[in-house]
Amino acid sequence: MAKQNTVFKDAFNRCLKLLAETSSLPSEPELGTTLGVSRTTVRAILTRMEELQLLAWDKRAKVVLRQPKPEDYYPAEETDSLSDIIERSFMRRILAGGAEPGMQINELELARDIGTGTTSVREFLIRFSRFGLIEKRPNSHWILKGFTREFALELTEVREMFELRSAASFAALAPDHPAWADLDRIETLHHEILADIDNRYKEFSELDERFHLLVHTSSSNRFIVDFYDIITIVFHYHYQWNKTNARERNARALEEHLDYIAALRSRDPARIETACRRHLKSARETLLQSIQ
Amino acid sequence: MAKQNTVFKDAFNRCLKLLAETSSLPSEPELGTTLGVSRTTVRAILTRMEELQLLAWDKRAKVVLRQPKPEDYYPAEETDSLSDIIERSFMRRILAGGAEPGMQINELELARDIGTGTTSVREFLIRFSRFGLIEKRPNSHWILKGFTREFALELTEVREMFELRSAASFAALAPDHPAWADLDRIETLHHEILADIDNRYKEFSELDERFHLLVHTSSSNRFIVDFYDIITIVFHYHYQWNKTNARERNARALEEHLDYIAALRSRDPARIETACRRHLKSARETLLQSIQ
DNA sequence: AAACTGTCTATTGTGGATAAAAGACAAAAT
DNA sequence: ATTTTGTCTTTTATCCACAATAGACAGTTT
Repeated sequence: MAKQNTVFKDAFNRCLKLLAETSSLPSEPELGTTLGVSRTTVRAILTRMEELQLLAWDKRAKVVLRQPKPEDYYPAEETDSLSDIIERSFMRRILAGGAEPGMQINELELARDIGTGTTSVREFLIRFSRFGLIEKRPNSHWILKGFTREFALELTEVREMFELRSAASFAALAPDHPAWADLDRIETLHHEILADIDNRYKEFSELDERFHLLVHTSSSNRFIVDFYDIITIVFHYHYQWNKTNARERNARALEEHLDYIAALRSRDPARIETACRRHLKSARETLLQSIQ
Repeated sequence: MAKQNTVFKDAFNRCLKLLAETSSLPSEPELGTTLGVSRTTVRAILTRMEELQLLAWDKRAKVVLRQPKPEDYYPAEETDSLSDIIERSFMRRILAGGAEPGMQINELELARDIGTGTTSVREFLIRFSRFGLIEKRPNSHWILKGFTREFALELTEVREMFELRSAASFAALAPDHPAWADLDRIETLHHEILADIDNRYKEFSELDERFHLLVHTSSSNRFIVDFYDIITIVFHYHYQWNKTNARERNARALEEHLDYIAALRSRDPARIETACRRHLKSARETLLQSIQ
């Protein structure tokens, strides 16, 4: 098959949710904007909804006939984009299956394993190579450099440089800059999670990403912001396989964040630097502990 | 055609030069190591040399029959790898052809223009995207973000952070570290070029890259070293299209380098920082001047 | 007049095919 | 006992084909 229609399936599922809330759907261009897809895909969705007797569709009239049932949705496995599937599969392989540094990575084998074509695997590897975990030998295989202690140290060294600089520039943002409002919302969430930490500590990972990305974004430097992708992916998979003391670690990090946020609000450079350094230091330690 | 045999042609040309200097060629594995290709390619080269009556080849005996003539070589255009061709072609397009920021980049059109398949163009764009000059809209085109003033400022901001840090760590290298010997050689070249600046100022660009890469490498941080690729490509193409006052600019930069090198030797952090900052500042100004 | 729909075209994403290049292994030579 | 060669298999680099998706334009509706 040439291309999976995952964009269609995912948008269809999201459109079902919209449909559940109204008696008629808006115009095709409007739906396209809402769902983030082209009109071609919108029309495919409407056609499918008609087939399923969910909708009576005639030109502008899009009347909802019945509520969607669970079986109307496409299964979640079919809505993942191929690159996500390859990423997950690859990460599992290199993290789970004893990823010896120096190991060779074989495009063909990986493709067979995942059940996909080589082109997609190749493109994934090229994209992934910017994370510094693999390296290409031209006309030959890729080398896994491994998720080693050195990797973590190099990563955190740059992270710390970038985040200190970003935090400093955050303090210089105009008082009416929208980032301050974002910061408020993020702070509120911190308090909410801390208040019910036993049940909600798992929400930390996502909040952590959101907070640090906000800080990095204030640097207005694409290289700094882009670098945060590496942090994100590393921590994302790191949280998935290192769950020891997650509750305690997350509670502590939340407290550190609150201190860091207060420092940002104070706009006092010295205080910001202290709070930022303290938090980054403990983040680094957490990461390092999970490695050896 | 599935794959151009540029590896073979390029290695063949290089092997002709080796052949010109001896009466017999070494073993296949040894040749492979020297030329940086596999035995398969070495054997293809030897076969071709036999056809051209350059060599009498029987197992271990590889007797040179005659000196290579100019027409024995493959033309230079045929030895460039496809990715180099695409890179040059792309850079010419976006630098020469009024590269408006926000312009769309079309894979198919680019491929037709260069006379190649879409896959190779796509892979090039993915690799190139890490330089922050283009950005992908999934399921749609690429956007050219343009070689703008902002780009240059963001690039130099990170460069300065990285280079200051690398320079500081350079001073901490053990006295017997090979980098010091490299530094000696680089310094000597500086003096040689300065002594004959009117004729040799064009050699600066390459020497500049070599010097800064050496400094960056001492950081032992893959992210810092990899980032230098961006600097390299930007300055490489920048030097090609901005040649005003090249002699003066290069002479000044060479002097600054010498000062910077002396500072590194002194191992005095304050002096290093001063020299490094001064040079980076003038490099930034040169780059910015070429933009608007 | 502005927004929407019908229809058509162009481009992207992905699998498959194939030549080039790498590389494995046993037999042969030093 | 290495190193080299002969032979064969595997993998990479690249083109091509085709479905999915985006997008353009004219005609239609409000």
